[in-house]
Amino acid sequence: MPKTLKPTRDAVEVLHRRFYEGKPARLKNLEEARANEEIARKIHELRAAAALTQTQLARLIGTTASVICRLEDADYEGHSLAMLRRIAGALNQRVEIRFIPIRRSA
Amino acid sequence: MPKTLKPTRDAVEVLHRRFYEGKPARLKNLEEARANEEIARKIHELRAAAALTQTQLARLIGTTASVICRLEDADYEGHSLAMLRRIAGALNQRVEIRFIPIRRSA
DNA sequence: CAGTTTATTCGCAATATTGCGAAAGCGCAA
DNA sequence: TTGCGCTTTCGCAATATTGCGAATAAACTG
Repeated sequence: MPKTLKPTRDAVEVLHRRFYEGKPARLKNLEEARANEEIARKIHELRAAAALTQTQLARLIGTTASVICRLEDADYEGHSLAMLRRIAGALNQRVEIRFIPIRRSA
Repeated sequence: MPKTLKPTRDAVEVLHRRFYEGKPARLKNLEEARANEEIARKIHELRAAAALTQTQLARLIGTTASVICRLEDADYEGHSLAMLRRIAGALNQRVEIRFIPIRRSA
């Protein structure tokens, strides 16, 4: 195989292996854990700011208190956009999503 | 029933009916449609900026091209936080989520 | 202390999202 | 035209999230 033929695919796979194997994978897990924790905290803060109980917020979005409690659990990993929007909507907020570049340590 | 007993629950339900019935409900759908469209566009832009094909990006996050295509479809309504993070991670980005107050028209 | 409200945890059914291949459409260059 | 790469669409199985009640814990009130 000539070394200049279709380098893109190989490069992509090399990038893939670099990113998902080794340290970055572990860092990624930590980042996600922090992100989930932050979402849980934001939901709790939003609800507290609105002076609502879990049961009341649950009614607003058509679910039950146990669901709200789960969302506010820092260890919960199942946050969905749909649920965040329901909560935001009930509390007169909107969910903004942004992709922000990560600077890799040189 | 005395009119001052447990007003909170009723108030919450009134708020609920006001918000989810009538105009706001329709507005909410429009807002969601726009939001989904925006997410689809962002994913496409991010992938284009990285000069990757759908198949290449799919490999990066361990899925197939048809899945990426679905995510970039403006009419797709199933966007999940998990998937956004996978894409962001593969492209050296992080997903930021913010709740932003909506000012209701007076 | 008892009584009340709120919050948490668990299990399982219902719903939603993802995974994946196959087929077809599209654009472009030979 | 054909071939090739890229994209789009479809259907269904696999996985993930949600819904919900019940039981318990925790916090607060009288």
